[in-house]
Amino acid sequence: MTAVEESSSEHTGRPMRADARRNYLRLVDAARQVFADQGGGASMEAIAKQAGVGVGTLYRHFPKRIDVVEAVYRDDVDALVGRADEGMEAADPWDALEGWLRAYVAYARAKRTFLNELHEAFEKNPDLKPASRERIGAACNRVLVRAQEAGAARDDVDGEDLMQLVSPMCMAANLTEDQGDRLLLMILDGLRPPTR
Amino acid sequence: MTAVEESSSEHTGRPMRADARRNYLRLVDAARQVFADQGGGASMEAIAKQAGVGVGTLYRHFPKRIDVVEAVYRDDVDALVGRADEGMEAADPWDALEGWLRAYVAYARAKRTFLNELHEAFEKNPDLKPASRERIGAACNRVLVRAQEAGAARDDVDGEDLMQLVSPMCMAANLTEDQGDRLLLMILDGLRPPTR
DNA sequence: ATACTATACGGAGGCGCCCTCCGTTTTTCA
DNA sequence: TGAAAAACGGAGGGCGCCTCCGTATAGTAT
Repeated sequence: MTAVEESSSEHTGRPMRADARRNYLRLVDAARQVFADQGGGASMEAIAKQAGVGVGTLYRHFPKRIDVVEAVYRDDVDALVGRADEGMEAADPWDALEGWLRAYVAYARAKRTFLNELHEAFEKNPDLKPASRERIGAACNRVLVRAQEAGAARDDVDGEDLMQLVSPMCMAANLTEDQGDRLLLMILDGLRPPTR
Repeated sequence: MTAVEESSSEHTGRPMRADARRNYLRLVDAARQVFADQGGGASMEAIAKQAGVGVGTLYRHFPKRIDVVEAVYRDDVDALVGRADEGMEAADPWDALEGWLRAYVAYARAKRTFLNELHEAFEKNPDLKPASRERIGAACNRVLVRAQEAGAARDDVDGEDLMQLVSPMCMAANLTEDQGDRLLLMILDGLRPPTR
């Protein structure tokens, strides 16, 4: 259940008007794009412009700058968790696992472009970080267990282990894009069942 | 050798003029004070005012806001390391150790008031953090070894161990002042040589 | 002691950014 | 279809970073 899917106003419980809902979605996408292009310091004006709305509209949906950051982050986490669930219906469990881990690396890379701002959001809302970590860990576990049950992945690691390995790798300050990709390939090879 | 003690202009190598030197020191102290009072988001104007100088003077010494943050941090680290060296001449090795650890806790508390800004400084200047950690670790070790040689401290831990214990404790987001003090007392008791 | 120069000071003001306010527009519903 | 409710847009207030340049002062040569 994501923030928008509720589609209800803060206090009334009434559904959002269609234009408001459309603009909300546009704004979150615009913000993600602008943060990726210009970094976490991008201006509110730039985000509104990218979304094709006025700043007033932006501030109607997100009263403070930090609220935009939080919304983008929540949406990223939702997408990542959602991707795991899609993967559960995919034909090949191993491909699903590989695909999800690639998605995780992309997610982590995007996060790094506005890490400072995110840090503030975590400070303001202490539950946000652990709750997200928990959801992501569980998603990872679902995909991994399915691959393990199909005999496609070694079964002496669990989702927590895997996140413990991949997450810090992605966060390292000096990780290049190529390096991340190569390390992921190595991790994937290590994840296959040992041939003996 | 601290930044000011060189007392020389960036390129000329000539010594700083007396008023410039005086204002530099005032500005660093003022910035530390203002960050402590108002948090890391304090304005440049507030810092200049606290130092009793114009903003122009502030910017002459520190071209960018981040340079002020870095200067305060460097000064804090210098003071902390300097305190260790003073402790080496103190009468009682245990008191020196205890005093230094208290100074470390105070240093860490001060750091937390402008952690976000400091994080940026570390990003901009990747050597700063490891170099400082190294200096502080070495200082800790000097004080600790002296206490150990005097038989005042248990000798199955080293300076690195101690920092590894105290540093994360201080950084924890929800540490209260009292809690920090109580935990330090406990650590100090644990540091005494085991009675057997 | 004095005059001269290099250096430093101060603060008004430019610019950009966050956010508010309110007149205008759009959606919703009877 | 018409009126009320909801949302939109963007000008502008206020603040914060930083620049610029006229003024003041420390250092130096005579």
